[in-house]
Amino acid sequence: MTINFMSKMLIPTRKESPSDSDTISHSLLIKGGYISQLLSGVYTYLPIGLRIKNKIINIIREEMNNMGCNEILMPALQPLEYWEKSKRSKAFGDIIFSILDRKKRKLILGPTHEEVVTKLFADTVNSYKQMPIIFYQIQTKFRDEARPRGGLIRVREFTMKDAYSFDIDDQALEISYEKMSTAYQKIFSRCGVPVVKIEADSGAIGGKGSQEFIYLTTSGEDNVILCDCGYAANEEKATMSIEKNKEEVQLDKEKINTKNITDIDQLSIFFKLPKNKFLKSVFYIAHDKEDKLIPIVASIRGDLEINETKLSNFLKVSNLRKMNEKEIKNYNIIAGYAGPYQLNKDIISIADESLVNADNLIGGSNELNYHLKNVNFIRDWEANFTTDLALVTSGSSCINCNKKLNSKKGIELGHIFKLGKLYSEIFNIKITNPDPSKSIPVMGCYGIGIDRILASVAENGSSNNSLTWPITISPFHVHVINIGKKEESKTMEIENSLKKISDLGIEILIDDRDETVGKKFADADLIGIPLRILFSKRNLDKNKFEIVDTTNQESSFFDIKDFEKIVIRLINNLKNKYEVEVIKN
RNA sequence: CGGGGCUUAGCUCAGCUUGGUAGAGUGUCCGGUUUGGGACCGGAAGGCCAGAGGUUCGAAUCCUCUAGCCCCGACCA
Repeated sequence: MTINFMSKMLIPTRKESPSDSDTISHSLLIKGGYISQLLSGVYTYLPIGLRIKNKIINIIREEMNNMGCNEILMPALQPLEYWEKSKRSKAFGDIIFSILDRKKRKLILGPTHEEVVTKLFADTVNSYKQMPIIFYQIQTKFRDEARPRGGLIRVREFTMKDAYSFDIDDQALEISYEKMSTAYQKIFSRCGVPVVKIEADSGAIGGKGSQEFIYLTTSGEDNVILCDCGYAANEEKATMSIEKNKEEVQLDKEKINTKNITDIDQLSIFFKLPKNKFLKSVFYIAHDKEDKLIPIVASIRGDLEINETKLSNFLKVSNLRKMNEKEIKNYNIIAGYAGPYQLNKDIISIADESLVNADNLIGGSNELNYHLKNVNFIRDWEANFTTDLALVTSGSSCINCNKKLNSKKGIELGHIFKLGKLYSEIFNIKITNPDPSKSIPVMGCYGIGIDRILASVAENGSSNNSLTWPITISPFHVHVINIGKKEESKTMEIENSLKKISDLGIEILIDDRDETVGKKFADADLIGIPLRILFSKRNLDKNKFEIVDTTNQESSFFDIKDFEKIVIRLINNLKNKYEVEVIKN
């Protein structure tokens, strides 16, 4: 192992935060000289950033290999045809970077690899004897995100570990899925980042069930719904228990003049009634698979909001948006006074379950300046479909235990999916069974964002001007700082000791620069190595050295003759904190 | 894709309202003094004021367009 000298390394630390950073990890990664921005959402890794990234990759690789996964490397370049075949070119849309080769063939820079891996499987595996099999790769992905943000939190070019399992049936998939889930817990523990595992929406990837591993932080962009009882779900997916309105005797409808009163808040004040006594209607346009526009009215009790992810999943469309003013006019909808009845017949009506048995609600009359009192579902109107469309928010009641739910922000670090036969059917892959029949393999896919782990760990162990990396992914194990002028007589002795521990595999960064001690400490705070070894005249004169554990700021003094023993012991102590401590939830 | 903001020295910013070809701090380089928390003294280099067009005798400054970057929202494995 070589000893690394700061005077020779590119670690461009800065005193001031970059003007264009809002999240603490972004600011610290720039200030500490870990990364450098090239384009919006595209970063260069500088030496210490790259060292951390490589350590995260090594941990992931070890855990994948321990599970018997096969590491492969698929190309970033893919033919667009595959994506047309799986009908995902539309679902992903503008997020795909596409290019033409010299023969004008359409290629894309892969945002993910389900299509390619399915084709690979078809070409290379054909018997049940070869199953189960899991492929994985650590590779650069490209996604032209509409809005990159937060430094490494949302980028357009990033490194991902993606794995794909192929099993003989659903039962076998369960086993692969659970094994992968356990491996993920180990990976996050070893990287020193706390995660919660939550129920998730599977989005454009498709499939029958998925979970995410989330690091909770206000810098995150996913909304996570959590309960003390252990219930945890992505806001997109979360369900809640809704208190039903009391059943009432259904009264006759009545038209009330409500001039200039158009939203639930105002209506609630006007009628002096709680919001759950109103009927809310929201109008959308969905694009179906052939890109035809479908008008939708979604209705829900007035105290609740529509979860648009649930709505678009129910409709099986990837493109859902609110109706614009022009479309509202075209369908003769009277904004502010609309109800989900007596509308243009093209409009598909979907009602939330909260409306079932909610009697005598106040809803729009579809006539300007009037609302209707005592509107009753079934008696007065029916929807084409009734389903759960409600958005869960902080304060909603838990579906399991009825306690109040919390909503928190988080960063999605990993996502695991049960894909089922989705892609194996599209690409028509079959494997031979023990008997003469053939089966369609069942797939799972599993992703981890490596850059996001790095950003999350930076968020986790940070203050305004300092970072502390877990020893397992720290760019070096120890940071050696000389204070004051070198004492010629002792220098040789120290260098010999450093060389010895370095030969044992300990990674050492020495601040050999001719800088003042303040500058050296400030830089060390940003570089974040958890063990700091200090040599100074006043200690050397007593044949002592000082070692600081920056995870708790504890400083201790030891005899130089014990140097190797002490350093190794402290490193091992720190390592033990992170090794294989699987979080259960 | 909608809304907002920004773009002047390597970095963080001032100057723009009221037009007269550019400033600070920090960093860098040189010399010296310092050395347990970004220290001090002296000297130096460093800018096509994002780009294009316009108004003007004259534009960093006023007007128009374009681009880039950031934030909020929409979208999103």
